[in-house]
Amino acid sequence: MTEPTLETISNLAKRRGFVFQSSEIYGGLRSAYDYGPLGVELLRNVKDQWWKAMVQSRSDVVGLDSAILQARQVWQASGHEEVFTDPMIECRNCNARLRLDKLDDPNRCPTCGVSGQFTEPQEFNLMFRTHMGPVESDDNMVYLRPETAQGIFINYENVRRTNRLKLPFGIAQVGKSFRNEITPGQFVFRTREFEQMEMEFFCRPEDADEWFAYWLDERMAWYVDLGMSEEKLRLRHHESDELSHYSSGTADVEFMFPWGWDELEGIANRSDFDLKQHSEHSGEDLTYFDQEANERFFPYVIEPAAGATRTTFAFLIDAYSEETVNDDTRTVLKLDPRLSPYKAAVLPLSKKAELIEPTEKLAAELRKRWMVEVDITQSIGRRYRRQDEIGTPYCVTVDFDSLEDGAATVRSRDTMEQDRVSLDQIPSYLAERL
RNA sequence: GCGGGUGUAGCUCAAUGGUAGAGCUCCAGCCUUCCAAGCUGGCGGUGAGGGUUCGAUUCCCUUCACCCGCUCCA
Repeated sequence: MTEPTLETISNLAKRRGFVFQSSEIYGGLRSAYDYGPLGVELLRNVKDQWWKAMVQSRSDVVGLDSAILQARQVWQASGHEEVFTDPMIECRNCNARLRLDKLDDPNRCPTCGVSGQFTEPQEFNLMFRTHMGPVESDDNMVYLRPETAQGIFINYENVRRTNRLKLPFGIAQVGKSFRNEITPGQFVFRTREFEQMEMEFFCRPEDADEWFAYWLDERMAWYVDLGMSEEKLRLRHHESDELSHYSSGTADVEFMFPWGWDELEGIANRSDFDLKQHSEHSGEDLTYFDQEANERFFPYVIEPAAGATRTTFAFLIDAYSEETVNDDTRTVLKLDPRLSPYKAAVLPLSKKAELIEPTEKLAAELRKRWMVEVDITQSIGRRYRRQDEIGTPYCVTVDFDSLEDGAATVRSRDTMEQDRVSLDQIPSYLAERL
């Protein structure tokens, strides 16, 4: 099949209630999106799967949820206050947007070669600012966090001590971050408010390279396990000249988006940069004491940092497919059932009251375990297609025979095949397959 | 932010300086209805603000948003 365009996906997302433009009734707010009933389920499922894989199913990683608002010193220590501020200029001749500090000749445009056409430099700090308390002054200015990672570093010692953790161990966190991007875009891919899934894995410095390689494999496997096409995934290692200020090695997990390869997740070796910085700035000793070796040192940190919102978007794109059956095109979201917003839909063949009652009864039973939708409007074929389009893996159809034989038809999204299953067996039938 | 493109119903698309239409979707009704069937009816729109005009969706200005590029990186 042909790959879906960005427009195809954003149309589906909007039409079916996955994602809406923020503040739409007021004309929209740039770069902000709201997740509708289906989108919020999909996003949650992605985050839940990450949390399960990274925290709950492991003995060496614990979770954390730190505040979005943090002391300004955190961002001074981390380098964000300084490094996230870039002097930007523009060439009036060719409209190239450039970083002044990266130019060889501060007067000549490297894009078009024309000199003396630069605008005045403007400072861009990518962190959002607000004020704590009733008075707006420089004293109470705070930033909205531009990454969740620092919340982990500043709690490193708290978490380690209270949970008696020994190296190597990780601390994971899922949450919102904010960056005042100069250019947001590509639908929900780059937004100024976004959600991250980050884990900081602390280890002995000499083991860092090994753990870095381990987490690259581990993270790639996570996407594949959840059904993402391997040919649309790749790992790209950064050259030394494009490393972040904190990183001594970074690789990106990239996905083939409609506009090309782009990043889903960055896996970085942050070395001991962050703990050292916070030790210096806070005066707290954040070194690790190894009882056996009787030595004290700063752990190294391997960080798999994924974008929750863009990963969700990638799963949506990857799942999208169109199949032509009998001259009719069927749109199917082939999501892994673990990610599907609804696990099943219960559909009465007709709107007649005699069918509604057993339908609702069955749906209530299934809702004890899964997200289940009941749809009673329009023909059964149309309803199957609706569920296909939102990725519901199974539809259960209650018909007039059900009243006699106590069974219903279970129809599979991917194969369109049907099984007749007795009503009391349906939960276990679905459980086996979901 | 700058340059280019775009903006008519939920979606796809018509039309016009003089009452804005259609198809699909959606909703209600009929139909023992298993892969977008049919019939009847219904909801619903010129992104927002201002100007020119007797009259603006159409012309002009401003603004908002989206897409592409510069930039950035979860």
